[in-house]
Amino acid sequence: MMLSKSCIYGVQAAIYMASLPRNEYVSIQQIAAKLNISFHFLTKVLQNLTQAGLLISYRGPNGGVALARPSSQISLADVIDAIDGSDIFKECLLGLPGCGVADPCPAHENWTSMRSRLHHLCSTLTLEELGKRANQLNVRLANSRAPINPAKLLTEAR
Amino acid sequence: MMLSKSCIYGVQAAIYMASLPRNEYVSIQQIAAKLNISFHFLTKVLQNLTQAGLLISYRGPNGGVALARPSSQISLADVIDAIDGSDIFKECLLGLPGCGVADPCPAHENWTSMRSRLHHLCSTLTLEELGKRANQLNVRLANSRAPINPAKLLTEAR
DNA sequence: TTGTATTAAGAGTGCTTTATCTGAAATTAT
DNA sequence: ATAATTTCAGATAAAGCACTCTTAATACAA
Ligand code: SF4
Ligand code: SF4
Repeated sequence: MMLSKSCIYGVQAAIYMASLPRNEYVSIQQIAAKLNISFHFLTKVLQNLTQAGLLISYRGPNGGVALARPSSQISLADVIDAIDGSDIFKECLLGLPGCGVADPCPAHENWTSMRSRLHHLCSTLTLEELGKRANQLNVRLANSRAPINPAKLLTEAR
Repeated sequence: MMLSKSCIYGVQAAIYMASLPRNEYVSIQQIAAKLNISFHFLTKVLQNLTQAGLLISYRGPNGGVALARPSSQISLADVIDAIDGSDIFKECLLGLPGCGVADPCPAHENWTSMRSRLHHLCSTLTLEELGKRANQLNVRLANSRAPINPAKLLTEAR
């Protein structure tokens, strides 16, 4: 898998928060329930994001986490970076240490061009945009199936 | 890491074999020594490749493994597929199961275009080409530094 | 002040991957 | 035959990752 499980959960949670109408504190418990993720595990993942300054947190009743900046100013790459690190964008296809132009391996050219494209994509994809799309119909965010749509259920039942 | 360690070793070994002047049996021990990989582990990895029909093997003295087809007819994707499976080319960025157009998640469009580009790259990159490039100077293949070049050593010693 | 809700921090468990090791089977050379 | 060389197959050990659980710290509300 490209991204670690932790990272995937973090991205999902970030998108979920960005998809909400207003940016206010949401309890991790609620996010975990919505996304079908273990609460304890998600807690640990989101701690990374708050420590990276992407989220702000507030303890106590009515507390939770919220985006530290407007969703238009947080990129997908920011979130990935905070959890998995930026290795994906720097790393070699063949996983060799010390990749560089000075000492390349055979696939270097092809891979670096690919890699920079990926980096550009993730850097320009903002949570705002992802959140918007998540709000559209038929768009899935969590691991489990989306909440059942009764109408769809009827047509598919047969 | 994008590819598993096993897969990286397999790719390295495949490129090494393709870089040889003629396609004849090479002992795994020799490959492992060249690439600085544990012999026993590489053995297990290459077994996958022979079982997938990419290599042919021969036991006994002067035996070893060799490319089953001309290097121009084996793609990087073939090797990856045989060891890690084709998940990388099918898998979602967010690692959700059952990815498809019918039930996409927010990053779908961006990611699938990226992914197909990757697939195309790996499918068209042949071992022949990789082997050729590996034969050029200053091109690294193994994990460790390349075999020491005495001349270079002198200039760098100081 | 007391109780409750919430994140923070970190220890602990189980599973998957990575790596090592041992013995067996096949093939050649002497 | 016998010995040497090599892949094949499977058991075992070590390491890393994903996940769980427990306890503490913080803030609000009654
Ligand atoms: S091909 Fe390029 S990115 Fe890959 S290991 Fe070689 S130098 Fe690094
Ligand atoms: S974005 Fe596309 S590839 Fe990724 S999980 Fe969603 S449907 Fe699958």
